[in-house]
Amino acid sequence: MDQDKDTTTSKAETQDEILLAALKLFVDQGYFNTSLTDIAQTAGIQSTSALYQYFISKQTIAAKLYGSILDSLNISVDDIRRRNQKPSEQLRGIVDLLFKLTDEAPEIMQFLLLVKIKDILPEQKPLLETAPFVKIIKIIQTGIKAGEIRNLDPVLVFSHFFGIINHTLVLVLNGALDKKADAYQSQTWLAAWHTIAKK
Amino acid sequence: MDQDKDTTTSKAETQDEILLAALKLFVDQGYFNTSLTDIAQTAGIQSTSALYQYFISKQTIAAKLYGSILDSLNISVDDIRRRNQKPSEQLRGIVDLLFKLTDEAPEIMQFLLLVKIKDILPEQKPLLETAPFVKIIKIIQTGIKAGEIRNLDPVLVFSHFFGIINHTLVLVLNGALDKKADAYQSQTWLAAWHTIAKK
DNA sequence: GTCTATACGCCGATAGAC
DNA sequence: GTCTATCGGCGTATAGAC
Repeated sequence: MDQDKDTTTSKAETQDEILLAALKLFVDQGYFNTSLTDIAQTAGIQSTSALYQYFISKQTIAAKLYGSILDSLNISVDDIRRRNQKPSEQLRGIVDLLFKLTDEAPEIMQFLLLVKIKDILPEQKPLLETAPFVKIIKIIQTGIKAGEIRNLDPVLVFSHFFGIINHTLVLVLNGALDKKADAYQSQTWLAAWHTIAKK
Repeated sequence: MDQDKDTTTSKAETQDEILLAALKLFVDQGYFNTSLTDIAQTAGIQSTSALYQYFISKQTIAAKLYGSILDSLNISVDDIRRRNQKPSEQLRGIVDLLFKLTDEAPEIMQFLLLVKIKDILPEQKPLLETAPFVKIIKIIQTGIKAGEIRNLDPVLVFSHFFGIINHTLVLVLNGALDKKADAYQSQTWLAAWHTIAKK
């Protein structure tokens, strides 16, 4: 192994700092309005050259960011599925997570909901085909079979349900809704669930 | 007046061609991935220089585009309000319009729903503060007073209602839902209206 | 491993001929 | 009114000293 112990900041730590700086700037100003100079400065690095020790290009910074966010979302979804049996409970768990993230890590939600990843990384799969979202569609399909959810095209159900959830979170993130996401959670969950639940 | 009759293409017509080309490219590749050269070629103009006869900068092309789309939306909303009395009917008219636009002028809907205008034109008002959207919020407020719509924060009602509508249209525009918008309209309208209607 | 200096390309915008 | 030519600048990325 190349680096067992090290008292100073490790390579992985600086990488994380860079990713954190990039996340902040990308959601703040947009990917194309932020230069590598911006990222270096925000990450506390003097020169853009140092960045190339950690990432081979600006695009790969965005790619790594996108991957990390999807990975951690995926882990959370697995966790929620493991700890809840009924599809309704699993969806509830996911909604809880999204509202919590909106209040506690708004940049992550802004990145997920507002960044046009296709403009930045044209090669990437559409969001709906990534692991966590495939799993969410599966939850919906299970809910339909179990008779908890109305029998429509699962993607349409997804669309109605997360349409309500996401749009509300976007308005919170914009400031168009002025309280914390938490304040709207129960009403929004009820509206979203009611829209797709079989009565 | 400077130009009464003219047999060749008028200035206004070329302007429209440029705007149309820009619209197509912006929603296709993103604003920052399209150069003035791209726009000139798509508009059937040989050189970027000619563009400056019609627009003083790339930004003003985007600004004019944004303004035109909002203007025509605004006119349509006025029309719908004039021709329908009940808030529920007015909302229904707006939903009809949005679904129709998605099938017949998808670029316009992509521009409205998917382009991050703040990254391109930082000075612009947020969408919710523009004329047509202010009017839509007013419709909702009227509906609440009239007892047709549940008594919640009007912006939250807006969010739930158009969350369902817009998210569904976005999935149609992406191809994640594979039929025309028209095929989902009645189900989606019912879901959205049911979410906000007083029972 | 981080700096300075610099190469290189692309793009927006301008000047001026026709 | 549209062309050719060109400027100036920015931003990514590289080379090489320390």
